[in-house]
Amino acid sequence: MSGAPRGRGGRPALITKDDVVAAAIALVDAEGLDALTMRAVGARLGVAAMSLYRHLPGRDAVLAAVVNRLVSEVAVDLPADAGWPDALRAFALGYRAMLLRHPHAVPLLATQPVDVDTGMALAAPVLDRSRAAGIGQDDAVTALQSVTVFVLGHALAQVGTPPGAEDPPPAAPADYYDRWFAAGLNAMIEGFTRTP
Amino acid sequence: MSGAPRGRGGRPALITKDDVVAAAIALVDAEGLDALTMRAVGARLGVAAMSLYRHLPGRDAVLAAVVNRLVSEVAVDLPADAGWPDALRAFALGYRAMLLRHPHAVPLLATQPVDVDTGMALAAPVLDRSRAAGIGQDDAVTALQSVTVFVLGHALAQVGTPPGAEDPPPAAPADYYDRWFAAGLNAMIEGFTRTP
DNA sequence: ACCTGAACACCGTTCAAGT
DNA sequence: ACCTGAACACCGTTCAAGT
Repeated sequence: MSGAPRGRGGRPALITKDDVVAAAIALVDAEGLDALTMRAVGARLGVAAMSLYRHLPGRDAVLAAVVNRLVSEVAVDLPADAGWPDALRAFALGYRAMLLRHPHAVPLLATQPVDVDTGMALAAPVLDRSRAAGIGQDDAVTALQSVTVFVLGHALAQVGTPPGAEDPPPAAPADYYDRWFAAGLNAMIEGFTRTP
Repeated sequence: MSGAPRGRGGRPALITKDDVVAAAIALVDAEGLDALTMRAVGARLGVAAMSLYRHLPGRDAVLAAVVNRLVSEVAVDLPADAGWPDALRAFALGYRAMLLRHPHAVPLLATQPVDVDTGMALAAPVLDRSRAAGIGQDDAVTALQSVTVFVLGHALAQVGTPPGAEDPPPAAPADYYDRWFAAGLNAMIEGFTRTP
């Protein structure tokens, strides 16, 4: 929130919590999850590793902050006239776009819980569309969470195999994952929104 | 495969690769993923950590072997008269049962690739049912993979929040995750198998 | 062949000390 | 208040040496 030192008097701060989170994300994007060490984050900020502990209680807190920062970066393109199925789809696309922008962070996002507030802020506009469509709130939440875990699981599969392998199956087309994603998402949305 | 020492002559082996994998799984189940260190696995087998390197090239190889061992443990209850939707469902239930039997290993299974052979052995009987139903093989694989990533993503969400938190929402019923899982799986299977 | 202790280059984190 | 170097208790892994 505040970029400037907060305490009255005392030595002015060289870094803020936001600086630490930003450096951590840059490090993960550039060099992968294993490169995210306290020493490396400190070095990137021109500061000793121990200084970070003045702003965050430890490495776990850095990971949690990274996850919440990335989730709040998700942009859901929700046209005013979007119905409930369209809202689910827009949410899935926005979430997936963020994940593919930060491939090395996907295992982290799959593993670390998201703050309730951050999750709510993201879900609320989507759930609004379900209310307009007369869907029960519990059913809407179930559908949205199901779509979320599908998106996460799919992204894990896509970014999973490290680049150092000869794994890309001989004839896998470039849009293999895009087509698979579209098929799975369509099936799930149809299943949730079609009235039987 | 072989439980006895293989080389001719030389000192008889105290442990085998299978012993290492079994000890690693027992350790993860009992104490969590962080407890899976080379030193701890060695200790559990009454052997120095360095001995493990005679049987597996390193820690990464242990993790890969754990994943493949757990996946081959999946039991799919596939009645002879099961149709394609039933086969998808049986696969999902069997996979999920394995994941919930090893909650601490779920992040590993979500993150490490599965050997092609292990995956094929598990998928083949299920895909046979799609052929009998006249489904194109590509579509069948897409559906099966989509179900798989949903199952994995859902399990991650279920086992994700560590036990040390006050996170369980006040009124979450005991079967919250079971109901959510059933709803998501039903939607996906319906979407994939209903002829439009 | 297989196992081992000592050693190396890392971690996260604590602590007492500096400004 | 904030930052720091030294130190501690861990890691995975290499190596030379034992049997």
